[in-house]
Amino acid sequence: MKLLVVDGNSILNRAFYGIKPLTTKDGQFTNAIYGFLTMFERMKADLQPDAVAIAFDLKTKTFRHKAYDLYKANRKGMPEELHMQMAPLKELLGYLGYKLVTCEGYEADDILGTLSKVCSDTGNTCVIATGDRDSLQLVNDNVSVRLCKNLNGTMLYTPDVVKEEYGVEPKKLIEIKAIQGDSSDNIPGVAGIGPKGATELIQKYGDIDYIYAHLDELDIKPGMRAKLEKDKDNCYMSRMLGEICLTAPVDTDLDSYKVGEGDRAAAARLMARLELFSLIKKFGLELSEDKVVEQDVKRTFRIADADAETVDKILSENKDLYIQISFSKPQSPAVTAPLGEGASLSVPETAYISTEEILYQINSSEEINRVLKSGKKLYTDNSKPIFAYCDREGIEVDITFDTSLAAYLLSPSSSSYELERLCAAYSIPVAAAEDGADGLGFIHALLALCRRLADDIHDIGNDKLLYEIEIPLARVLARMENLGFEVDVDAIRSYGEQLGKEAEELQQSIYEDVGYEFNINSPKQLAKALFEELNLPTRKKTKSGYSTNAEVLESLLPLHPVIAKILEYRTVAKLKSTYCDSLIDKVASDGRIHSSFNQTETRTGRISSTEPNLQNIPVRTERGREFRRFFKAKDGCVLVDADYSQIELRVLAHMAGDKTMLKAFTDGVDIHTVTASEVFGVPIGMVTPLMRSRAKAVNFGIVYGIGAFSLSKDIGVTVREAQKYIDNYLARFSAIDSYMNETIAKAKNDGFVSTMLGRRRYLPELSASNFNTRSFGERVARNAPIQGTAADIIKIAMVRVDERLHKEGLEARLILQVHDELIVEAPALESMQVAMILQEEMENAVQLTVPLTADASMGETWYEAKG
DNA sequence: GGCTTCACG
DNA sequence: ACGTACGTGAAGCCG
Repeated sequence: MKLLVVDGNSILNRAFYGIKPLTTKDGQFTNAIYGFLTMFERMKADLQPDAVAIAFDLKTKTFRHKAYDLYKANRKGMPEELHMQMAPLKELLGYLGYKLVTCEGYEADDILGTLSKVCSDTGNTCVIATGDRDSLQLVNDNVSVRLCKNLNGTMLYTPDVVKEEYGVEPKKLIEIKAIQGDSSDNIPGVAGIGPKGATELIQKYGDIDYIYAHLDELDIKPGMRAKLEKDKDNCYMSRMLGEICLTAPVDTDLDSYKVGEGDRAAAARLMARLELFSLIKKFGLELSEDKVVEQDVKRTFRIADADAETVDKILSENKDLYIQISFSKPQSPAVTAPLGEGASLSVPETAYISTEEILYQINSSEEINRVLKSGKKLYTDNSKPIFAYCDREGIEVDITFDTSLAAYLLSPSSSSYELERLCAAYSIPVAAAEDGADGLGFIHALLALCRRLADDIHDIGNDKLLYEIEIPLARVLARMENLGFEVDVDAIRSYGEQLGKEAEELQQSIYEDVGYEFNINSPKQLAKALFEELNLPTRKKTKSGYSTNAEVLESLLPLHPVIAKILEYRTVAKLKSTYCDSLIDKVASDGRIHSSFNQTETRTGRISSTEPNLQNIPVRTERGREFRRFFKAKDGCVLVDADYSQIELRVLAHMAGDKTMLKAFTDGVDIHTVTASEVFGVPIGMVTPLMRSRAKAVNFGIVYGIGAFSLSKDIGVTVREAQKYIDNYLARFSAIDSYMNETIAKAKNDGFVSTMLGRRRYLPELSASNFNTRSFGERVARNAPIQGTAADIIKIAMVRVDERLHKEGLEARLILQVHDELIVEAPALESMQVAMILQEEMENAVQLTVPLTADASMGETWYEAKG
């Protein structure tokens, strides 16, 4: 029989330090768990053991170990990020059927030793998996050690391998260590004798007993003899400390270590909660299906095809409907093939309606439409595609609950809000279909999931956010996606050609300057050209070489004429590839770009835009800004664009209640000028443009969680100077200072921060032992409530603007949001009314102690419409 | 698929 | 003493 004995703590350590930080979106660290299981699975597949024992240290130690503790007192304790992974890993290993071995008063090493001894005494084979060379002393003909260096590298130690590497038999390693010591374990050994000397002594004389018994007679140099004499006590103690115990009181019945059944469903659920989805596959596990956890819930449900008659019956009952609809491929117009040319927009293929007992399946689109039109309250897992479809079909639908939006509010840092994963994460029992059909259990669980999420949402005070903001907003976003933004493709194309020519010329000129041709787009090749060929000084390092980013290049500007060309080339190439070529690809046959607006992506509550991202169309440079000329209103329409003025600083003034800041906004004075006046101690009239621009950077810094270093870099002053600005700022705006401190203190206590409307962001980083991680948590604690509140506010405005446009019978429609900016496409005749509506709804979305101001302007194109 | 760079608020 | 601002998405390179 072959027994695999794993040194749990040691492998976990290797995994933790060998793999870069990996966390769930909530901030639960998982890299050590991931690494452990990956290494373990690989080893198991390799060795095919008959039984497995996984040994862990316990915290408590006996007297012998107290002495030991004394000597490893300066070893750093386990960091919190690692410690928090212990419990879930152990739980997981239990679910996978493995036996964990711990032993009061003994370390994992001793367990390895004992079990390996049992194996060799009984003629069985033992393989020890560890990251620690200490165990090599245990190697014999029956016992080998698989030493793990990192995720991929292991090395097998048999007696021959040990002998070859150390020059002695495995057992003698204890003697060598007694003399040599081990600084990492704080085993003193004999001072002044290192590995080479120790090995020689043991090779010659066998063990320290012999050496000390015959110290005077042996042929040892006087210096070494003196050292040995002096540290005799240490040497014997070191041997005691270094010798692994072989008699720990653990279960020695090898059969008891055979891998058990475990609870594979629980393992899969826990892995899902840890977002280690790749491991679920690696271990051959499956999520959901037939994984009933509680005894008293129904284990099975019936699946029924619903015909027209059944649908009648369903609709006639006075019940809410729990519904999931799968749509044909294109879920939004963004990525569809040409509109109206055969390939059409997505249509519902199958709808599932779940009750306590039965999961009805509807395949006819007429019947699905009837359900959607019924006006019944619908509970669903993803409302946006339903809203989008109904918007296109002119169906008025009432969606009451959306599990993805609820789960997002409950935990905005998660990576996925798919129904299947939510059921796993919230431990919703997933029953099996009576007829054995696969894959529908989690749809049937929708009902239970909705109830659970609704309760949780209520408990954290997020009812208003969910029912009055996020769910209504999903409909608004769906409409925006359907509508899209008209663009002038030909104009983009010809601008692209022009940029292409410019890039070409710059490229040739750069080749001439450098002296050879290379790929300028490759940072690696560019670094070689600049720092090796042209011998320009390097400034900053990245993980994979020297940085060539814009900041670095700008600093090199005076040193070589090619630098300006490279910067120019970068700009031109970026504009062409990101904003010409890819944008053209995304134009649908209606001549419009239909971006996707994601509502569950950001950790702060903002929405994001993809395929293409319309929230980062250039504006800061003139050449980039030109792109906005290609975004235009359709014939007979104009674009009405409104943006908030300083929304984040106003939110901050309101939340912190800072008198100086509140007054500035109430008086309508320029905030950066006021800040400059306070920070630099000059009257408003004496503020220079330079002072104002520095003050502006300070204001940004405050919102982001300021640091003097970054501020100094940003505005080009010394760190000392920057620190002075910050100090002045916090002294002059003292309410901001105390607000920030209170926010962090509260966050450390609660584990989360909240926006004005109660949107949460959890911050496990705040309890990290790593300074950088913790500092990051603190900066986020300062920023998230501000950025998030601003996001809440514009979301409210969007829902209300959309509502009013419809209610007032206007044709005008919202087509884009860019965080503090809304764009409406409106018939020219409606433009004034729309501008009024935008301004009103944006300014009155919430009531703050400062006025919220929004400025609207209009034009044919986005370029002209943006004030 | 990770890294670097750069576009936006 | 640490490393150096918040939130995104996309393109291109490279192992």
